[in-house]
Amino acid sequence: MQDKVRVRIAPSPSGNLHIGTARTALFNYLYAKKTGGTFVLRIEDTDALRTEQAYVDNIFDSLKALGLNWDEGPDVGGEYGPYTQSKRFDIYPKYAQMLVDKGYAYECWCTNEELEHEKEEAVKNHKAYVYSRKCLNITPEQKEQYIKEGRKPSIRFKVEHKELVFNDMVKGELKFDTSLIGDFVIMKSNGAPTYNFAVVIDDMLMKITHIIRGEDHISNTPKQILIYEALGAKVPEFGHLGMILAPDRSKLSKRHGATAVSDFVKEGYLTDALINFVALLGWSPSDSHEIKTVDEIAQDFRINEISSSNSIFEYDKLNWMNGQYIKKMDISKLTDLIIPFLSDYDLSELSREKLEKMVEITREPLTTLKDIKDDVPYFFGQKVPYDEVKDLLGTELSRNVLTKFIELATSWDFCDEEKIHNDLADFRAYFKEKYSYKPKETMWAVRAALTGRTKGADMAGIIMILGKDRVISRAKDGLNLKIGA
RNA sequence: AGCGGUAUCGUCUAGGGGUCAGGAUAGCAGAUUCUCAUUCUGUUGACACGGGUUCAAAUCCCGUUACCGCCGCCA
Repeated sequence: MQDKVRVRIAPSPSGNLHIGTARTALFNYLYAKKTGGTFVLRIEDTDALRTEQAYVDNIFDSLKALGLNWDEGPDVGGEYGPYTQSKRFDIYPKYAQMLVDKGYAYECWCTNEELEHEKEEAVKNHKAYVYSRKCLNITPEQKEQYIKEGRKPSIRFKVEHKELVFNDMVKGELKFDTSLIGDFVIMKSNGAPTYNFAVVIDDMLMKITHIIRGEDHISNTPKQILIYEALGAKVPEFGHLGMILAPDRSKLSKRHGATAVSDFVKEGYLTDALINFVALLGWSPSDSHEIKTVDEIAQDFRINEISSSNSIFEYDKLNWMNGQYIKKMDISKLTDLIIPFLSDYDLSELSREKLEKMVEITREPLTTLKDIKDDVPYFFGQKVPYDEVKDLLGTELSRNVLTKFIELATSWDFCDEEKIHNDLADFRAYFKEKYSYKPKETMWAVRAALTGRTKGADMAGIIMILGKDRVISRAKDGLNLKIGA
C-alpha cells in the first residue's frame, strides 16, 4: 500500500522568498495537489544570526500571494510540529546520541586548526579532502585530556564505504561512491545540528515521503540517505530540479535585479503571471495552452516529465505573460493593484468609477503595472505641458480642428462614452470630407491639445474621464498656443 | 583536481531510430485601428563536437568539449 504523499518546502528565513525557492515550492505543491497529498511548510531558522522575523513574514506572504497554500506549517500547525526548526532543538541530540550508541556516529575532538591543516594537506597533494577519522578510535585517556583542555566535541557520522544508488524522480538513476564523502559532522560542538542532520530528522519525523528540491542538493542526498538507513527509517523518494540561472548563466543574484518574489511584485509583476511563468521553466503543458492557473497546471502535472536541465530566467516571456494577465484581469482587482503605482498623482481627483475607466483604457500596452505611471499624467491636474507637441499645435490644421472641436464638443454629452465615440467618428469624417485631413491628423490635434501627447489611450474614454470643463479649457489652451508662439 | 548533473531555434520547451524537427516568446515583414500599443497573418532561426551500433542516429552507446552544481562544525 502506498503511503499518503507528504511533501514540504523548507525555506531558510535569511532573506525574502527567492524566486527559485518559489519554483521549488510550486513543484512540491503541484505534486501534492496532483496526488491528493499534503504540503508542509517548515521554516529552517537554525542560523540565528541571519534569521529575521521580517523574512519569515515575507516568506508567508509571498507563498500565499502565489497561491501556494500549505496544509501544515508554523502558523496553521499540524500533527508533526513544531514546524519551526529553532523550536525543535531538543529533538536532535537524542537522535545523535542514538547513532553514537549504535556505532553509526562518534565524537570528534578536532579543533578547527587541525581540520584546516588536513584540508591544506589535501589541496597540496591534489586530492579530494576526506576527514582522516583520527577521532574514530581515541582512547579514554585522550578523551579525558581533551575535556580537561576544555574542548567540546562535535559528532561525526561514520560513513560506510559502498556504492550508493538511488532513483531520482527527475534525474533517473544516480550513483555515488561513498568512500569519497568522508565522515561529516551531524552535531556541531556548540550543540546545534548541522543542516544535513536536521533535515533528515525533521523530514523523518514529519513523515515526508517525497523530497523535491534544487539540484544543488544532489550531493547532500547520499549523506542523508546514509542517515536514514542508520536510523532504520524509510528513505523518501528524491527529485532534483534544475536551477534557475540569470541570462549570463550565473546564479540569479541581486546584481541581476529582482530575485525575491516581493521584488517582482514591486516591479509591477502579477503573482499569477510570475508563478505561471516559473512553472514553464522545466515543465510544459500537454496541450498548447501556456497560460494556466496553478490548479490547472496541477491537473496536468507529472513529476517525471520535468526537464532536468537548468533554465535561464529571461524577462521577454515573463513580460509578455504579465501583459496577458493584465489584459484579462478583473478591472476592479487590477485597479486595486495599480493604485500603489500611482502615488505621484492625486487620486482624489477621480471617482472610483473614473479611476477604473482610466485603468480600463490604459491597461493594454502595459507589460508591468509600474508602466502605468508614465501613461496617465494627463488624467490629472487642470493643464497639460505642450513641449512635446508645440509644433503640431502650431499648424493651421490643428487650429482648424480645435476651433471646430470646441464649437461641437460644448454640446456633447460627457457621460455617454459610446456617444462621444460616435461624435468623434463624425468629427473625423467631417474633416476628411471637407479638408481631406487624414483621420489620424485630425485626432492628433485633439490628442495633443487634451493630453500634450501624440499617443495614448482611447480618445473617447479620455474625454469622458476629463469631463467637459477640462476638455474645453485644454482645447482652448491648445488653440491659443499658436497665438502665443 | 575530484565527484555528480546537463546539452534541440537568442530564450523556455515538444518530440525521440525513418518528422518539412513542432509550439511559445523575442526578432523581422505585412494587415487592422484615431496615435502608441493590442490583435491577426506571414517569416528568419536549433538537434554542441567526434566516434561507434544500425539499412537508417537529433534520438541508443562511448568519448570530447562547454556549462551548472557539490566538495563547511552555511543552509
